[in-house]
Amino acid sequence: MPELPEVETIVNDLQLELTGRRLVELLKADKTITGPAGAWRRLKGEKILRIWRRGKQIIIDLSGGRHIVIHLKMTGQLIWLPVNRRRLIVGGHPIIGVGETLPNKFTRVIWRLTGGTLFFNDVRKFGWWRLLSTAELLTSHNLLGDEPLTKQFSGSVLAARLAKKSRSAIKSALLDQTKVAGIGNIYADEALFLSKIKPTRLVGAISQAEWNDLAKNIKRVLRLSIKHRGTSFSDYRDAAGQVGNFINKLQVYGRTQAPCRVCQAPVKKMKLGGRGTHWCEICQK
DNA sequence: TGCCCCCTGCAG
DNA sequence: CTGCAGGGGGCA
Repeated sequence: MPELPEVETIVNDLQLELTGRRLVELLKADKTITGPAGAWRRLKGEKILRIWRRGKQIIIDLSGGRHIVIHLKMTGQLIWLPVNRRRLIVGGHPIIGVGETLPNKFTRVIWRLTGGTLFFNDVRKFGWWRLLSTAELLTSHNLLGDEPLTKQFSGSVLAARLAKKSRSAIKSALLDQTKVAGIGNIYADEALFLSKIKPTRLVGAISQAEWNDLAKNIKRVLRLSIKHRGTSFSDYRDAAGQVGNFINKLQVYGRTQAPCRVCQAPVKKMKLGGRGTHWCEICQK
């Protein structure tokens, strides 16, 4: 589900909506919440200082000094419902389901805050919430790779990061969160298409010019998707429950057999490292 | 590095 | 009914 652009969209919205609010009561929690439930309940009264992102993880900084870390995995949704709004309808458009209210049968965690309620829905239950100290947060984040939207991220940085994976397929290497954090199955396929590189190409067979191009296209596709509020293939919704609009802009992902937007040849699909992989065999070499 | 698995729903 | 799904941990 959510990759960097989708997580970024949620985080940007929540940063505006939730900063300064206080945790009032943990109304529902299941195994999604790791560690002792008592520790979570005792967070009541703490203030939300900031909401940000590292890779695909969402971090909520609390006034007590600890951090709620959330991973949406494949089907997680983090939705904020202000107290004055009861249904997920914005601008007349129903979102998750037609005129649906929250909680629904997939709601795993509910936090009542000042001014509204934060819901975590997750069909497949892969997502998790962790409560970490600052030291623990730093340790876990040190295991993650570079942030692709930083100024420092470049072709040479990318090449250096992936140097030890010279015998891996480039697509699989891009999905390794310990090298670059935030790229998932959609944007790996999209960035490789834009760079005219076949997903199965070995890392060791990529030229410096191609690394530069690839780094540039990774940034380009992630930024463009953020601008369109992410890709809603099935479950992804933003913090207001709305779909993202980038799906129409996808070049290859989910377009199996559809004409390549550049050369009209049918988009191909294969399995690579267990993941569905889309590419154009004419454009990508 | 590559499979299996976590879990549920839905398309074919 | 089988296979597949924006992720990624654990195991050989």
